[in-house]
Amino acid sequence: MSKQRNKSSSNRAGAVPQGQLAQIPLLNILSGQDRQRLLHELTEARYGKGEFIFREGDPTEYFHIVKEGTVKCVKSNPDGKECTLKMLMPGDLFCCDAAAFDGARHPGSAQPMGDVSILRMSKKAYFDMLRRSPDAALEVIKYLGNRLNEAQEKTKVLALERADQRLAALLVDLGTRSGIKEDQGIRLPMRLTREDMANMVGTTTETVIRMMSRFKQDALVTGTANRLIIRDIERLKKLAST
Amino acid sequence: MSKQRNKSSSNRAGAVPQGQLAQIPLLNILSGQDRQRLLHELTEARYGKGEFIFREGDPTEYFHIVKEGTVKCVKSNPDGKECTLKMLMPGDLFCCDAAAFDGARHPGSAQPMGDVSILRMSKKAYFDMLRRSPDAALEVIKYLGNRLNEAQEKTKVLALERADQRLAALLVDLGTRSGIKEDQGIRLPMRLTREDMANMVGTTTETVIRMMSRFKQDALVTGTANRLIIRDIERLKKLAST
DNA sequence: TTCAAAACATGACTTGCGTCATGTTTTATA
DNA sequence: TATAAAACATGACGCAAGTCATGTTTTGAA
Repeated sequence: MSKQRNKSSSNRAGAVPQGQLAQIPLLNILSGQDRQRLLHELTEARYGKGEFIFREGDPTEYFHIVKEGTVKCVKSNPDGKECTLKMLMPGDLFCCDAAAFDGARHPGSAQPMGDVSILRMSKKAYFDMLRRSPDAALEVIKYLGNRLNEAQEKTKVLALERADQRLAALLVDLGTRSGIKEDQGIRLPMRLTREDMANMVGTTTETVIRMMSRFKQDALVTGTANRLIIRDIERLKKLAST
Repeated sequence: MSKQRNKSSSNRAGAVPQGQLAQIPLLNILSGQDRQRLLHELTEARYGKGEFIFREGDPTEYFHIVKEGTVKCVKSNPDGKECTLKMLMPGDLFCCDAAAFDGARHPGSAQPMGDVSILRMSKKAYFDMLRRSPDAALEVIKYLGNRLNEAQEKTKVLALERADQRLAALLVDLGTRSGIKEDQGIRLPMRLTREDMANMVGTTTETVIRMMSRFKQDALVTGTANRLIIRDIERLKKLAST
């Protein structure tokens, strides 16, 4: 529940420079003319800390792909408490879902964690692509299926595990998905405060602070938001699934 | 965590009788030859209480559609506690997701709530359909998108709301999605014990019993598993979103 | 380098809900 | 319709985690 500036001025959309799109599965599926057409429809937009890519309730205009950086998907309840549903990494798709169909609105917000670069295309171009290319449609189905499984796994953990186990599971997940190996352990590449973590595991900031203190004592982790290091991922795994 | 029999003998698969498939969107999308081919690939299977349609960890062989009855999707954690992720109703698809891709296994179990009828087709036939028909693929994308949104809404509620609010939200959801209007209120069409509800809202049976007792005192609901009636859905809605 | 704002930390107290125990009512099936 | 098994109910108690309060450290921008 931190205050959010909204300087939406700094982001600029423009044509996508060719090349260096190698790590995005959906784009590699297509070839020849289909690929060219797709690239032609994509534009790039950049966002910085404190901005919103879109807000809960906004009309859905684009289909998005994360190119660089990390984006968090957030929902909040009537009394302003927030819950972070997912950290999107490069290659991740968003708004490929039903919100993009009919005249629906975004069911949640998307906020960058630091500087990010987003590729996007109009809904119309997106649907055209899906209609024209079964490969692209299958890729999206596969992607959505994985997201659904992830979401359900998260539901299970939230429903059945204690807060310390959920926090351990989060650290393991982030560590394995995006951690950078260093000599002291695995470093998380994005800034991540205790409050961020609390929103991700469905608990309060104070509780996360206490638990991280304990984890630090037990030599499982070290550091704070700007430099968070996982020192013993194996023991965290055990803690998560006990 | 109730004991489960496993008399898998009673279910029989066979050709699907034509007609009376009107209420299944995916089937109505197709026409002519595509539709005929699809119907030819579908078989029907029936299951009863206490059976499993499939279990967590089983290999994925089929794509499924609920034809009649209600199916629950369940996951459990290492110490045997269960969590119900979703109640599937007629027209719902399952295993359209990534589990069906590559050699993955089912991430959760599917159990009938009473007698159900399931349509299913082989993974191969399913993929063939998606490749051949962009309409079918788009329908599946739309369906998966909706499921993902639902799952994330559920995550939010689980993370941010109290147990009584989550229970109220469940009753509202089931009531509006599948309730039958009667003179005393809205009746839920499936047998639903306090334990079932507890597994759906991430709490214990005792807690649900207590809360349902309170709800009954407050004239919000009445009845037990076999005949559960929502008497004041508006006040339940208010309670859920406060 | 300064200095205000975030972020982190820790204690005290409260509470929602889990756990365990025991009893009653309802439901299925022989 | 008998009767065992589910399902429902209620109380007592404990604890994980929320809340509030106060203080320290770190961070980032001027």
